Amino acid sequence: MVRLRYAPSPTGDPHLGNIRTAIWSWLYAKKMNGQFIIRIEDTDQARTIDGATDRILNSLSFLGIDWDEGPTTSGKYGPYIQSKRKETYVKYAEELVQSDLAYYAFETPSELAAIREEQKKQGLPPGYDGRGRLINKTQAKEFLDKKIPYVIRFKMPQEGETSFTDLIRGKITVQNKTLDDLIILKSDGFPTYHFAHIIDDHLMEITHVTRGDEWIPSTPKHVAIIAALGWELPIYVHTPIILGPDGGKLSKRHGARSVLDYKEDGYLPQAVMNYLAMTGWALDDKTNIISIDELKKHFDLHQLLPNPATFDEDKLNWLNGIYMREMPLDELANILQKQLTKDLNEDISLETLKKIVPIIQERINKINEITNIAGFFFKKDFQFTDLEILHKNILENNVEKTITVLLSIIEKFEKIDEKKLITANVEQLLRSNAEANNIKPGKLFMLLRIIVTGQKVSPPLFETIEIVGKNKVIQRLQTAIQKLS
RNA sequence: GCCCCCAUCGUCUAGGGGCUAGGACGCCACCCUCUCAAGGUGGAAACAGGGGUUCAAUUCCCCUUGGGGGCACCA
Repeated sequence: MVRLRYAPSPTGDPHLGNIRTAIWSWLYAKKMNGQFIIRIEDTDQARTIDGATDRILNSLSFLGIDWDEGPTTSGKYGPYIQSKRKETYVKYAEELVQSDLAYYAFETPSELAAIREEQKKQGLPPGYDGRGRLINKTQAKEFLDKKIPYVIRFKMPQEGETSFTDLIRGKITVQNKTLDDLIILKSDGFPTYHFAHIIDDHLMEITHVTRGDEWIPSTPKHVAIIAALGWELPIYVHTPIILGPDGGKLSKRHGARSVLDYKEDGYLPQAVMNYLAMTGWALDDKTNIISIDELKKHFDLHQLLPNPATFDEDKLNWLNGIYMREMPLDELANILQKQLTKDLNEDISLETLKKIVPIIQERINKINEITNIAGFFFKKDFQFTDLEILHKNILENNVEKTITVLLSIIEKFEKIDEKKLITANVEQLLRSNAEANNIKPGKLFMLLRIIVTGQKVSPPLFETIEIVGKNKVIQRLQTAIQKLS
């Protein structure tokens, strides 16, 4: 059975590239009827942020990703938080020292910095020069007894080459002489990422190591350590990064960045999942829209593309709009009600909203656009925020005539029964009014649109008038006349 | 500096030794139309360059160029 894991560090919110790897891993586990595990990699206590784990888990939940084992779940391979597994790493590190595959080293960070400085000056690649290998066991024991801080370094092979297979790139080979003796246990007793993930992935029986492709250069070191431990290599899947529109790293500069930001910005989880799953992977030559169920059926790690992709917000927006339009009216109404309540701080009638949804569904791409599109339906203290557009759109540039026409419309509206003020009647009434006054219907509609909605862009006018209702419409017409006088 | 990875329309991609190089987003035009959308129809738009291999290369190999990443007691 395949077992894949998502192993984030609790140092911040997951961003798109990072979560895409999680999505792919999860989808593949689902497809293969395998298991998906969450492991928190918090071996750097200094960088660990309070609450980050919760936010990571929330990001996953938002997308509908579940897990078989993880920090909030029990499982026979736990604990799933690395800081709770310290002794395990120490044990394996000490064993490697015992078998002479690793050694204690006593350089201080500043000494190491000096070594690198010197190498840089000489145009050499920076890296540990292996001087700790020269310290014999007795000396080492002496230092240890004196409580001199130490790290444990792994003895990298110095000759030959190391190869491994990356699932989406094939065989990758490096010369061992480019590998230096890396630290596996830090002086604070915590393991480094390089060591901890190897131990955990083995103990947790992870079959596919999925991670960002920035790890490719250090994978040969991991391979060497795994060989020293006598363990089997996992299948490596190094996923490319997602670039910002400027070709650089995706960052705050490019708008929302973390998954939670996208949630906040009104994106639907299906859309984010669809977009992310299909950037770097394609089902065939024509599929652009795909459900989560279909993804679970068809997604395959073997088809991943090796090249980095550029984030395309337009396409995400388009996809989100597709899903917004596909959503059942009631479901959409519920979601929009929450957004409006939050934005307007008013009681939003679900009944009214259900009438509005059909006429705005094709006009909305993101949940949080609803307030701009339809907020005017609910604002109690309706004002013309922009008097200028009212003045600019009066009929035939003639205030008096405009007022006369508006008064005649008020008169007609007043005579009509509220129940009869429905779309078809409103349209008929307004069209004949325009004809009677010899004005272009379009001009009249635009003026009324501004008066009723306060906006130049709005949902269809007649439906809008019906939903806003007789009294409010008349009120707004009167306000407009006042403002024009 | 050394090492590694990547390269099809602006973007996401399909394809792969012989194709009019396909789809989608975005863009443009037209249709629909009370604004804006949505929808429909059509259009412009790509195999980075140079060498090989081959009857044939965009596809395979090499180099160049360009882009990205790594070389921490961070992950």
